[in-house]
Formats: sequence, structure tokens, C-alpha cells
Amino acid sequence: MEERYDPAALEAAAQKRWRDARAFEVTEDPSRRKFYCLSMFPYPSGKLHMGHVRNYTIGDVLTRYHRMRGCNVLQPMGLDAFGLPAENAAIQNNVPPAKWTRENIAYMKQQLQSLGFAIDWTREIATCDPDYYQWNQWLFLQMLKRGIAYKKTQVVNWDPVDQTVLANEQVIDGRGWRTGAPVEKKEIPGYYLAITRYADELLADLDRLDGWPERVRTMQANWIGKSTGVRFAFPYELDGKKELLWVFTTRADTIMGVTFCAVAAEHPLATHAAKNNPKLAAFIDECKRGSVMEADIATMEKQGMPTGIFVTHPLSGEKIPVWVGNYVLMGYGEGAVMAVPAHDERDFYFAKKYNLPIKQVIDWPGRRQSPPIPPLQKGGGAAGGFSDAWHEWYADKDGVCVNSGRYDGMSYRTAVDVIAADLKKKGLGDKQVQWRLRDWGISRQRYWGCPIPIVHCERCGDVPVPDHQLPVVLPEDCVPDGSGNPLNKRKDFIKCACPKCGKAARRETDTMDTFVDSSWYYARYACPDNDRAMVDKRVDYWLPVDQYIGGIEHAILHLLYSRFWSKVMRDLGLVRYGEPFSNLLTQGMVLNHIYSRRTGKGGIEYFAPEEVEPRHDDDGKITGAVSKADGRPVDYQGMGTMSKSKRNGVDPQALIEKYGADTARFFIMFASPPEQTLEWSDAGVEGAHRFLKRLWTFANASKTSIDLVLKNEQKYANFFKAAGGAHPAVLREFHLILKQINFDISRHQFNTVASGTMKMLNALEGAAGLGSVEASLFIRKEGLKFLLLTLSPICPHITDHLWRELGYGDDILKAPWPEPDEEALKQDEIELVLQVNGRMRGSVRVAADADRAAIEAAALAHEAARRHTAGLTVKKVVLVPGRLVNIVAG
RNA sequence: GCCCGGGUGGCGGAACAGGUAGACGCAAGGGACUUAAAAUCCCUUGGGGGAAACCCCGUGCCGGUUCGACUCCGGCCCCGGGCACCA
Repeated sequence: MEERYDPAALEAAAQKRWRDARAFEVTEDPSRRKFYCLSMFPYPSGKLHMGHVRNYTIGDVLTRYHRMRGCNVLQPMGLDAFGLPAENAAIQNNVPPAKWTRENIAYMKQQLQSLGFAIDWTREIATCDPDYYQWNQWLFLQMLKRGIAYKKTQVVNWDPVDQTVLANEQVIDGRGWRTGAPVEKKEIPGYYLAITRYADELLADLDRLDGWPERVRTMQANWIGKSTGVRFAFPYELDGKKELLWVFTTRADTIMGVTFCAVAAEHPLATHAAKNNPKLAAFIDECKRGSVMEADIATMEKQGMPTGIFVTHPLSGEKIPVWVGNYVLMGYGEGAVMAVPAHDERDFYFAKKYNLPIKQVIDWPGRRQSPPIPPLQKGGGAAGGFSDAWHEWYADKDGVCVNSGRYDGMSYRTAVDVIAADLKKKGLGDKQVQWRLRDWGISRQRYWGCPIPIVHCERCGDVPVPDHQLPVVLPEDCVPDGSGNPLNKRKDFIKCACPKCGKAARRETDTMDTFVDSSWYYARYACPDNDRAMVDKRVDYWLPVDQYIGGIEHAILHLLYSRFWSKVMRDLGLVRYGEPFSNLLTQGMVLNHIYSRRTGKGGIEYFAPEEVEPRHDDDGKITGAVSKADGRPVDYQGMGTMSKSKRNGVDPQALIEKYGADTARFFIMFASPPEQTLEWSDAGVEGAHRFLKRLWTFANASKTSIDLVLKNEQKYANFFKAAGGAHPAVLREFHLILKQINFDISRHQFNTVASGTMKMLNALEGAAGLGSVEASLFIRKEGLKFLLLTLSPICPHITDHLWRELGYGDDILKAPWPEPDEEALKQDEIELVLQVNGRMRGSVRVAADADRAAIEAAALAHEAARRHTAGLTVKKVVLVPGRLVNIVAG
């Protein structure tokens, strides 16, 4: 055995052994319980970062743990290879995205392999391979046939200088990231997937996902956003024609408080009104500027302008003015809203800003008296002397209607029912269920993605590419230059024959959202070699995924799209499951500082933390930085998730090279529990490495002892039984730690699993010099065995090596996971915490089976208890069995 | 702005179903070994008072429930994630 711990050599040897033995290649075996353990595949950004190490180590720990539990475990890996960063790299370095991506894949795969993950690499997939994405295209066409995929217009961020569509990420404060030009909204056609058809099922099935974190289920439920309300119309006349302005509201009980309506800038009513109103037309143009992001829209200044058009209130017959509001979106609901400024915060501020009337129609009897509504003045009633007291009641539904004619006195529920019925009678509305969820727009005006298999023919229209012509292969030699999709310049790609009429036609150049790629890759891992079908019956064995692990940032979109896609595949008869992931572990993100600077053009550039010198305030908080390269100031953006685009990733390579994979794995598991956000710092890596060195040294020194014990285990077990003294307590400690480790692994708290293994080593070192030599040797053999077994999922290389070297067996991969021995955990006497009035004052030792009277007597007799109860009357004694006794005195 | 999380020593974190706050580490200080350094090992380490026994304070802030609150409830502040074209 080597004297010195040399992770590089040892890890390479272990990995070679696993590779030669094909240790992690698995096949379907109906006789064994299967366990499909999957980590979200990485985007091949160039190098792994700590978030990847964290994600894949968690997955690997679970994989190895379940193997030891006897499961047939599949852990595959692949690459989410299409996406925007490849195009950005192309712009910067003039290299084709395909080349850049494939080079990154090769490097990252080698990095992943050096970490020793128990991955079945024979199943590797990359979403940029036609073998994979042809099935995106095929399924898209299946959806198109069934109307699940369809075409409509979409609103995108438009950079008027580069003449290109911008991703939300490329819009910085309403401006294009490269040009600095103010972004405009633009309507273009695109394909959508009707995820809303599945809204009910996607919501209902959340209840069945009890292996998912509650917070993810809550987020998804809120995102789907089922709300029951009333859809109704305000009649109006336009050029002598009768028209209806439709709106949706969840607060129909406030309908009598409507004092104006607001429509989106793109609403037909607004368009019509602008025809003879240049000021309004200019305002509508203004509204069309800015980004399409919800966060931008929600936080921007609410603005509006009257259209001059009035509609009729469907119940009161009042004339209601219609405004154009920049906060009303054409894509949501009807593109128009009723406004009740007295009972809606946004409407209230809008009304105040434009001096629109406010009419209270809900009151809260028994609550604070409502403020009086001042009489309307010319130009509006909201100004001056007006109280905002009902702010605190905005969301409440427990008031009753007032100032509402025949609805006065009605509760929320009654009022909504009666008002809906009245509207229905007039043919102007009804109750309706509305969803926040919108259909999924998948068209991207980008090059590096899966081509949408459609041909545009002047005669036949949009024609689907027939199955036998699939895949539509993306040419891989294009280099985007920032001015739009380079496919548009590729005549050889665009020019094609119409599949229907055979005449010359134009191929669609939009590609698919990369979320399409990641919506079903987990199924393809079961049958990556099938070139005739998207999936086959092997999927029935492996799916659904038993444990899915990935960043919390995917809590909504990726996971929801995958759930939707599964249900579509199920309805097409392709798979049997409706939910793809039985258990989900959402890893917290690994954060690092973000530094950026505005470029001359008004764009933005990011600096890696090692490229700047941070500046601190008196509290030690970072306020800014200067670039080490040019000495000029750099802005501090705070902490954020490690990403390629923000340049704040930390490459684990240096860590692996200096300390080895086991140290890197141990450290990242030890640093914090997996679901928690982790602000990156490598302080503490030394400690993890020191632990493994200590383990190495201790095992080295124990070899002859363990040889001895293993040759005659029974003899040493007898010695142990006979020895007594401190020995049972030491063995008990190991079983206690083991019990805790088992519990912690079951709840995925790997940091305390790691610290448990450290405690075991501490206990082993502490027990080295105990009385009976034979009994000590027995404990050492037992303890070290537990230590190696429980450490092996986290640090598979060193444990693999030591297991063999110490003679425990020929392969730790085949060893079963250890269970604590309840017999060893028993004890005759226990220690109870002694409290007086809830404050700890000492402890009492009592027999393990002592009854309440005996414990109370022991507690009251305790010196500290007597001291703290002196002069007081004991009122009661609270006893928590096995834990504490609390004397309540006063 | 809306939805979802989080906040505990100098730092990462522990405390399992309301029951000993600070496990296990890092860093720091002191010591041993060494010609010296590295490595390794031992000791100390939340704050305050005290010679000590021991006592007081302490889990973002304010208030509440309880014999007892990091844990439960109400309100606030700060940080992170998501908001549909980053993945």
C-alpha cells in the first residue's frame, strides 16, 4: 500500500477498472427493482462549473447508494447542445456553432468522466444530432395533424439596428445588448403548442406528485393559474355598427364600480380610434416600444390615453370611457380590462394619475369606516383630500356590495353568481374558467436549433414535410453574425420542392425552442440506438424517472413542458406514463459575484470575478470594482447563478487537478444541503482534502490489524463482547452515526452524511488506545467498514481502493449498504436535560426505563434545580421522554 | 410589480415532529515536532461579566402563542430564483 495519498493515480486506476468492467452499463432486467436516476443534462458551454459538479455529484451519490441497496440503476448523461451561447461564440470568434459545440462536448465529457460518475456512457445523446432531433420534428408533425401544434402571430423583441429578434436575455434596460438601440415589439408568425389543452390535467396531477418539493408544485400551480371569473362585454357602436368589447374579471362583484376600460395598444378598438387621432397613434407607437418581458411591463410606469370611444356598461347602462393602457397586453385574455379603481391597486393608481373617477362598491361592515368618496369634479374626482384607506383591503373578498343597486348587501360569492346570471340573460357574458397559462410558442428566429419541418408553397400554403423526408438537417457550417438567422441566406437550404405539388417552394428557417429538445430526452436515454422510432418498449421498463435532479431555476418552464410533452406522447400511444419524473430534487444554485460594464454603444459586457479588484464599504459589502486589465471601474451586480453569459462560473478543473475528484465531490456535498443556495467560496476545500488524507493514513496504519481480525472475525467478536468497559459505548457511537447517516441520506441531506463519515474517523482515532487490544481491533474493523461503505457514494475512488487493500472484499460496488444494529444502540442509563422554567440548568442521569416519578424525584433533587427553584413553588414538571425534564416554578 | 425560497459565530453550515443553539469543518490564536519551513498532531475559540463556581445576552428586525420558539402565528427589512426567446 502506498504511503502517500495520490488521488490522481488512484482515481485514474479506479475509473479504468470501472470502464474495463463496464460497471455502469445496464440493461432491462424485469427480475430486479429498477431505479432511473437522472440529472438534468448540461448545456455544453465550454467548461463544467460548480453547479454541474454539485448537480451530478448529488445524482451520483443517489445512484451509487441505490446500487448498494440492490437496485438495477440507470444513470445516463447527454448534452443539451442547441442554444444561443453557441451563436454568441460564433459572433465573437467567427467559428461555426456546430464546431464550437462539438469541441465543448468533447472537453466537458472528459471533465465529467474525470469526476468518476457512475454513468452509462453508451446511452449518451446530444440534441444537436439529427438522430435525436428528427424525433422533435416527427412529433411536431404529429401534433400538427392533431391540432396540438398550430400557427399564429407572436410578439417578439426587435432590434431595429441589427434588424434581428432579441432574446429576453439580450435586452438590457429596454435596449439591444449589442447595439444599445431601444427595443421594439414586433408581431411575426410562429408555431405554438396547445399546452393549455392540458392545463386541467397538468394542474390536477400536481397533487399526485408527492415526490416533488411542495414549493415546485406551488409554483407550477400558480403558473398554470386557474381562475374562475366572468367573461362579459361592453356594447358600443362604431361607425353605426354594433360592436362588443369583451373583458374577463375574477371580481365581477365590483362590476358596478367600473369607471373606465383599458385596452392594449394592439387592440382593434385602439387601432380604429387612432385613425383620426395622431396623438393617440403616436402613443400607440410609444406603447409598442420596449421589451416584451413580463417583469419589464409589470414594473414600468403605467401610462394611458383616452380613445374618445365610449362603451355602455352592460348592467347600469352608463357611458364608460375606453383608454389605451401600456400595461394591458394583447396576448392576455381579451386584450382589454374593466377598471375598478376603488378596489384594484393598479386601476387605482391609473385613475389617480389621469384624474378618472373612483367609485366604491364594496364595504366591510364591522371593519373600519370607509372613507367618504369626494364628489366628482370637472376633470376627475380622485384629486385632493382623498383617502387611500381601502388599500389594505384590495385583495379581500369578504366585503359586501354597496352603491351597486340591486346587488347591495350581497357577498362576493352571491354577487358574482347573480351578476353572471344577469349578464347571461342579456347575452352579454357568462362565468368562465380562465388560465394564466399560455400556449407554448416554439418558433425561434435563430440558426442553432432544430429546424421546424415546414415548407412554404405559394400554391399549397404551409406544407408539413412528409415523414419519409425527415430529418430536415440543419447545415452545420453557418456562422451567425448578429444580423439574424444565417439560414435565410442559405439558398441550398431554403430552396426545395413542395411536397404536395412538387413546384419550387421555400423551406421554413425558424428553428425550435430548445425547451423542445429537453422535453423528452429522458425517454430517449432508454433507447438511444433506435433509428426507426422515437421510443420503444425499453421505455416502459425504465420510465418514469425515479429520481430527477436539477436546478431550482427549472422549477416551472422545463419541468412543465416535460410534463406536457409526456402527456402528448402518452395520448399518441408512445409511452404509458403521464408524469415523467416521480421524484424531484431541486438543487439550489451555486452563486458567484457578477461584474459588468456598459460598453460605448450602450450594450453590456461582463467580467469574471478574477478579472476585477472589488471595492468594499465600511460593512465589508462590495460596492463596485475596478478592472485589473485597464484599471477602470466596473459595476457590481450582486450575486447570481453561475453562467456562461455572466462570466461568473468557477471551473472545477483546477480543484480536481490539485486535490482529486473525491475531494471536489466531498467538498461540494459537505458545503451545504443540496436544496440550498450556495454562495461559492473554496475556503474549506483544504479541510475536505485533509480528511481524505487522514483516512488514507489511518487505513494504512490499520492494514495489519484488520487483516488479523478478518482472518478470525468470530474470535474478535467474542473478545469484544467479553471486554466491556468503554468499548460498547464506542461501537454504539458508530451505530448511532450510521443511523443518522441513513436518515440523512433518505432526506437527501448529504452535508451531514459527509460530516457523519468525518465523525466516524474521529471516533476511530479516538478509540485507538482503548483497554483491550483485541476488542479495539474489532471496533476498528467494524468502524472502518461502516466508514468506507457510507463514504463510497460521495468518494467512490478512495473507498474503492481502500476496500480492496484492506481485504474487506474485491469490489465495494458489490457490497450492500450497512444497517445499524438496534442491539448495539441500547443503553442502560440515559442522560436527560434538566430545565427550570425552560432554561437549561444541567442534566440528570437516570435508568433507561425509569418512570415519571423516579425522573421527577431525580430532577427535583438535583443541586442546580434546587438552587433555581429556591423560594418558588413547583407548579408542574414537563417530561419529554428520553430528552428532557423541565421544572415549571413560580 | 407578481409567484416561490432563504437569512443562525469571523466563514460554510448543524439542531430529525416545539425540547441542551452553534454538530462537523474552515479561518484565527497558542503549543508540540523540525536547523527552518511545509506537512502532521494537541489545545482555545458566539458576545459580555466573574478568580472560579456560575450568571446574563444571543438564530435578520418588531410583536405574539407556549412550561419551553432557529423551529409556530402576524407585520416588516434584506438576499436569491422564476416571470414564458438564457438554459
